[in-house]
Amino acid sequence: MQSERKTQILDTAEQLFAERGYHATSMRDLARAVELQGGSLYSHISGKEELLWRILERAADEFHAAITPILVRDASPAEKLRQAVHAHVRVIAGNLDAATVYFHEWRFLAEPRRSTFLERRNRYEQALRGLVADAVASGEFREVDPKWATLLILSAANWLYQWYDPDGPLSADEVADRFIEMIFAGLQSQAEQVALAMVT
Amino acid sequence: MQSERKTQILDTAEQLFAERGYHATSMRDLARAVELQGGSLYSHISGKEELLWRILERAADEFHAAITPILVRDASPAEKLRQAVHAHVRVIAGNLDAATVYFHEWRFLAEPRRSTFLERRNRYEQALRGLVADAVASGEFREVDPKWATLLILSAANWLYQWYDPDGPLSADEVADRFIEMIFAGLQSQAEQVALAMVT
DNA sequence: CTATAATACTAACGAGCGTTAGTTTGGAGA
DNA sequence: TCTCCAAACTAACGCTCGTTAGTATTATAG
Repeated sequence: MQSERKTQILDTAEQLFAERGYHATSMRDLARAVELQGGSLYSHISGKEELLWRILERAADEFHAAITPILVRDASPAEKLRQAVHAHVRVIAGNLDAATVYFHEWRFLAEPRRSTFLERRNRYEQALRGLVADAVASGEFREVDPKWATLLILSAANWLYQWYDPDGPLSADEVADRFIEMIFAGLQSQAEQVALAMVT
Repeated sequence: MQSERKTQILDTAEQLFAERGYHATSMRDLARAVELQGGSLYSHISGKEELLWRILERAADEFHAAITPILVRDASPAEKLRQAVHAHVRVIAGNLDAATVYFHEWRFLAEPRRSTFLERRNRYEQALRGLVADAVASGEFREVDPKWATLLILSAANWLYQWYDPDGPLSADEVADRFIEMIFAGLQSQAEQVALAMVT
């Protein structure tokens, strides 16, 4: 179980790291934001890097939890991919600060945590690539290299954290829909496009 | 005219800022890398932020110079867009360190430089959006919102700096080709796709 | 050769950094 | 009521930060 104070510190650190970056945020900045004296933070955490690590773990957990149930779902590969990308985008848009740290600040982890993080990130991306490969194999997608197609999808999706405004007119779901629509149009096979066109 | 030493300092700073980040790079780190004493840097520059600013200006110049001649070229909107995106990707892949700083570290500029930078960046993106809008108007692209389509294109392209390896098997041009092919497939109108299919 | 100016060096400044040791506080359980 | 322990405080540690002042070195032009 995690104390309330510790959660508050973690949340605040996440916000500050996202806003100013890890190295530009001092422990005293953080302490001020949670109304503590600098030294008091160390009653709750072991050091600055633990904060970064925990934030990254939390974020990785979110991504993992979002797509795992989809992977085993009973649906066509392309449909599962669509749902997974949707979930991925929703995690980013719903946890902008966490996503910013996840994409920006992980490189300030010292070894061995840095490697651990990267391996986990890689496994996650492999899962998505598997779905893309399946969609190609099933004929729903045209003959693209799954590696490249996955990179394209993730590139477009991950950039979200740079511009998405939660207070803007579009919800995370709507943003996800638009992106998926545009990307998938380029990846779907001709036959699939005709089939979809007939439904509409 | 710029002295050789100053160029060397700028190049090295670019590399270090890209590698470790602006705040995690000290002036003494930089001095060591160019084999000077810390204080000696100040014979050439006014301060740390000037380095960041000059690096960003240089990068912005590269992007600008790459697409400007294309904008006034005599070709169809979609073709001009294709060339512009190609050029954009080539700038990123050919100046990975500069691109990394350009996308990552600009936020550490103090005002008013920060605003100046963002305005310039915005103007650049508007130019690309204009091409997208033209491509829609000409019927080459299907009826997508230029704002979103441009965001998609830039998202996919800009993510390059996170993963592209200049020593890998693919040249910048090849990478650009693959991405453009996948993205444009999703944006082109049905008629355009048929026309292209007939050529092949 | 000499004057000049650019370049680099040394040493230090005040400030802030992450972290720690030791102490005080305050509330919960015996 | 007393004990105990977590939580917060104060003060300081050693270090690094960006930057500057003052001085020495070097190359160049007259």
